[in-house]
Amino acid sequence: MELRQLRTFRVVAERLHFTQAAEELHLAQSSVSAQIRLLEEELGVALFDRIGRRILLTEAGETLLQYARRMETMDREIRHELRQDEQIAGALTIRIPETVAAECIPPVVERFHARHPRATLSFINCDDVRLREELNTGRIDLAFLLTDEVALPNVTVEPLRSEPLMLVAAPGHPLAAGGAVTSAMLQEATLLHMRVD
Amino acid sequence: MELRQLRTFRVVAERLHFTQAAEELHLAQSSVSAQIRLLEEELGVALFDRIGRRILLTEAGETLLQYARRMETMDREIRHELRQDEQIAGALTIRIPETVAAECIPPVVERFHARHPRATLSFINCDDVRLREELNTGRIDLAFLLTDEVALPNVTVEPLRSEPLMLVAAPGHPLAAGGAVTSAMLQEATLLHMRVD
DNA sequence: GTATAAAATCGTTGGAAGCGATTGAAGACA
DNA sequence: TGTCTTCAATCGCTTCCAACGATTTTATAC
Repeated sequence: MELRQLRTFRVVAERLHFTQAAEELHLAQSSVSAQIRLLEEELGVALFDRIGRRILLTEAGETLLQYARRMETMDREIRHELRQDEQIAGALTIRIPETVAAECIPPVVERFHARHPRATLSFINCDDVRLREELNTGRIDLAFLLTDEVALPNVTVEPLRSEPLMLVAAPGHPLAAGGAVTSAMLQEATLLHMRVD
Repeated sequence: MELRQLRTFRVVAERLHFTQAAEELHLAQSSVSAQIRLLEEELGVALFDRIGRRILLTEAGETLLQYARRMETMDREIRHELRQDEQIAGALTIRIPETVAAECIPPVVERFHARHPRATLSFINCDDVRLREELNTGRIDLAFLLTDEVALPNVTVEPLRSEPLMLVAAPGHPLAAGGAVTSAMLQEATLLHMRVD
């Protein structure tokens, strides 16, 4: 006895018509007959009374129909429940510079939540230098950094993309006068910039 | 997904060992692997975590195990319940001459009851001539007759066997004197005999 | 008696399920 | 560190079963 046979039996039992059942199941009528015959042989019981060219459920058929429906319901339940199990669930804690977060995070969060509704994301500003310890202890799961390069043992680092570094000054500022800006000139200026640990 | 696959999965899940499960199921280990792989592909979910050469149930696997057990239980229930359904149940009412009943019925009833415990038999003495009406109205289901022949419309009649007709007399009776007995002699005698309608 | 409808049956074929052998990977242990 | 053992995955092969189309059988309608 297999679920395939029970499904076929259920359709035949509901329609009381082999040919129509075969159409609904996209099978040949002979295949439906064969499945029912094997089922009856295995269970050692007639499931249908063949009255002329009409068929009727036997008492055993009625009993089996109840079970067949329960089996099919359970089959659907399994698939539904497993679909929840396969959903990614849990919490991710992520360090990310606020300036990057402000620009990139909202659309990413939206798509992530749409795909994994049972997972939650937490963001923390990236002002802590003890990244490796935080990653290894599990306090954070992931970090985005604005930096040249990072080499940390036991931490996987992957460059995502490059960003141009721009010098921006007020119109009246001496550095805005035009001409090349040397690193010596920058040393004397007051700079507003991201700290890179 | 078929019951065969669920049974295989259940055994693997309980033993957490493909090779041992294959032995229990009388299958080759490769067949067990194939069944589990197909099940995982169809459900779109990993059922086991392969940690080195150990296997563990995933969350989805735990869920499926519950269902697999319920399915197998239901399978057993079906077969058990159908075994009751296939038993012949009901009541048979039978007319039979008392003399025949006394000789033949006890062993027949014993065997019949052993084979069909849920069916009951009732016997009525065969002194009613309205057999056909009784059969057609369902008052009786079956009748045994001691007679030459019966021709009743809508009633199936089947000869079972022939019985010799014996003349028995007391030792001092005139008919016991010896010599041939003619029908004329019988007409004058007082006979104790079964009435044949 | 003829036509029609429906299930049963038969012979054929493609695909799936099982098998044995091999590979690959991970522990166990010297 | 290297070897051995264990176990699941994989591969190629074979067998068998399930589906199919065609035909037969049976019963009902006309």
